[in-house]
Amino acid sequence: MGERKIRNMEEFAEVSGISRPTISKYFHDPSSVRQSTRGKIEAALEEYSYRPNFYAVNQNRKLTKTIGVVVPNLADPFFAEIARNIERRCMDAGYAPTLFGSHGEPELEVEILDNLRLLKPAGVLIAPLGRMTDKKVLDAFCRDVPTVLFDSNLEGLGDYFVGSDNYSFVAQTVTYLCKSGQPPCFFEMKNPANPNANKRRQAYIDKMTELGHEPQFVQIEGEGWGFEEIGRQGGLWAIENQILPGDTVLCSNDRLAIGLLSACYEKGMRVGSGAGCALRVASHDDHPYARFTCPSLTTAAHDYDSVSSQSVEALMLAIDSETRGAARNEVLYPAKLILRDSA
Amino acid sequence: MGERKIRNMEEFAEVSGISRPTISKYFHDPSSVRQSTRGKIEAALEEYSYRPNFYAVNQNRKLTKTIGVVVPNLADPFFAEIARNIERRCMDAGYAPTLFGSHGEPELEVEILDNLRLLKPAGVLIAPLGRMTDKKVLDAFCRDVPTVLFDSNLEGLGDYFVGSDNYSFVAQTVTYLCKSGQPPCFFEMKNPANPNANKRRQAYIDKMTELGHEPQFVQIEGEGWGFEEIGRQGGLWAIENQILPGDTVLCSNDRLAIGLLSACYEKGMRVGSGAGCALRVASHDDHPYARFTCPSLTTAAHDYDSVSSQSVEALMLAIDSETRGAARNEVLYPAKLILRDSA
DNA sequence: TGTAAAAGTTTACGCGAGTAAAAAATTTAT
DNA sequence: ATAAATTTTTTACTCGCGTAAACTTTTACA
Repeated sequence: MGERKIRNMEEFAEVSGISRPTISKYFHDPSSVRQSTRGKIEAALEEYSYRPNFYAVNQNRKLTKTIGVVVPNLADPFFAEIARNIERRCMDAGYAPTLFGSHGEPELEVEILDNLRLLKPAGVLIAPLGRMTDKKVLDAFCRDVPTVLFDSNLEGLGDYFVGSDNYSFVAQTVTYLCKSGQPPCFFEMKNPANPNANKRRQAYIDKMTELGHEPQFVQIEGEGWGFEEIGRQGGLWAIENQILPGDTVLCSNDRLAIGLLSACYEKGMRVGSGAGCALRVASHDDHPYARFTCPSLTTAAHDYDSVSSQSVEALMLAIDSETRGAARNEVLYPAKLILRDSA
Repeated sequence: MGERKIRNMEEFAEVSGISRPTISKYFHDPSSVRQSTRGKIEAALEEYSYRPNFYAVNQNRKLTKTIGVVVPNLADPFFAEIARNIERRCMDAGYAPTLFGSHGEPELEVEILDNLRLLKPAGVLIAPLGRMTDKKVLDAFCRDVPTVLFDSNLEGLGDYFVGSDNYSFVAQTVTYLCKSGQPPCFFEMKNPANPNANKRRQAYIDKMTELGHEPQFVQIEGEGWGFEEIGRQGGLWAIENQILPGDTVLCSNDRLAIGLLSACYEKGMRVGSGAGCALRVASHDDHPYARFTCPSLTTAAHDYDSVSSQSVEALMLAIDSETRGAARNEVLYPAKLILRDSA
């Protein structure tokens, strides 16, 4: 059995005794052919193990079952994690996800979109680079292809935005920190590439004001995506120059916090809320490594599950909808405060 | 200018005033057409911005410029980092890399190889899952496509293996630890999925014996790719039950060490080589986060640059070679000991 | 200026499929 | 059993491009 190697649908049609158009129909939707026919095809399928050429199919079908997934940085475990989650959900929904990472480079992001067009995807899920994103290109893309933005909200682009409610993130951490000790200063990059960072800054100001405290910032230098190193250098600088205004620091995101914690350790500053601790540190994102920092990091967690499932569901709606572009929907998920040892 | 939208090579041939076969030739190799012709094409190119359909090209060309890159786990910063490095080098060599991650799942790895065949890649760089890899499938693939294995060495598979010399890794860390203090015990998973782990264990035994010490193991439970959590649980267990034989621990890899360090911190065990430290910890890989652990991790670093550049170069050789399959070459790079604060 | 070599054009077919229309076969209903 | 409805087969065209063969034009060199 299975002697002959099947090279294309034509050959498979021969060995299964069914005509090629019917085979084609079967692969499009197995239930669209008669039971007896389906039986024959599936019998032959077991014997010869043929699969239609994915790329040839895409070339001709008007609507494919491909879904593009684009994230700004695959080396960031946060995105790797959420991308994997989304991939799985797409597969469960009967689609074939293809993953791309733009490595923090705007030109690459544009090229990915170009290539994605060729795949004629049913839809695309993209977490844009943010400030660096070529908005004109992305906008043009979104007009042509059903697109859901996640993580980074670029105003007006895409059919949906699904992400986390930055206000909820910051409100929870700030409230907790203020209740349990000194109000926090805000530790962040001077020129963040990600729009979430700006929203978190504003949320911090609002919440602090609301609680009757004066917002205070520690803004550190640094460009690019090496947030841990930036946080570490900024932390060393802040400690050496005694910039930190109080004993409590709220980092804009966990990767900066990871760097800050390593700086604290190196400088012999004990972090935590217990006796003998010099500093409390909290942050946002619940990065996969946040539980392994020393001390483990108190942070506001994304609702990974909801964001990924809702992103995919929103994309399905965008795909099915005929009236694309009518209105743009935003779905925001609140954070869940994760209390660990750092604050 | 650029009013009309170019849909295919036919249309671009019209607007540029050159025949389609010549256009095709141009995109295959711009220097293969006459200067004056090239000028016309490139003039039209600026005005209309056309690019051949990547997938349609692959369907027809016998030898494409595509290179497949497959890693076991994109969520692991180590692989994300090396994959990015390799991608860049491929692009510099004039190829178009496509990245896949098998998420630690053997079935997915097989599917990736299937899909990769359809792309008719000039060659493939793969870091296999290891023990879980379907070797028959991979072997069959390697026969059909020039393939370089990296990171995990599966004996006999592929045209080349480029990786790190596990013996060098372990020899350096063991030697250093023995010279500077107590000989280390070896902290590892009981059933590692990665072949490097087994080689490191053997190298540990050999080196310890050579130095006149008795090898001692701390083997922890755990399955899958969540090494940090496995290391953490194993660490807690070892500390609580006082399993650790001495004051020095050598971890099989950095991700386990990250978990172990977090366990030590939680248990109040001070790690480092200075006074007042209860434990020394060292490891292997120089994971991107190793410098941010508390304390920063002493480890044996891969020669990332050499491994990635040599992998790509080896692939170029395999692609150019007509006598594939004749002999299999292995290239191993020694480690570089990185002394930090943990030991 | 003549002529051979080099480059470009035409024509035609192939890749691995989707899909539409008409004809033929099978199933179901009466 | 016959008509009607459903499926399948045949045939033919499409997608976006590679490529080979035969032919025509341009370039290069004597």
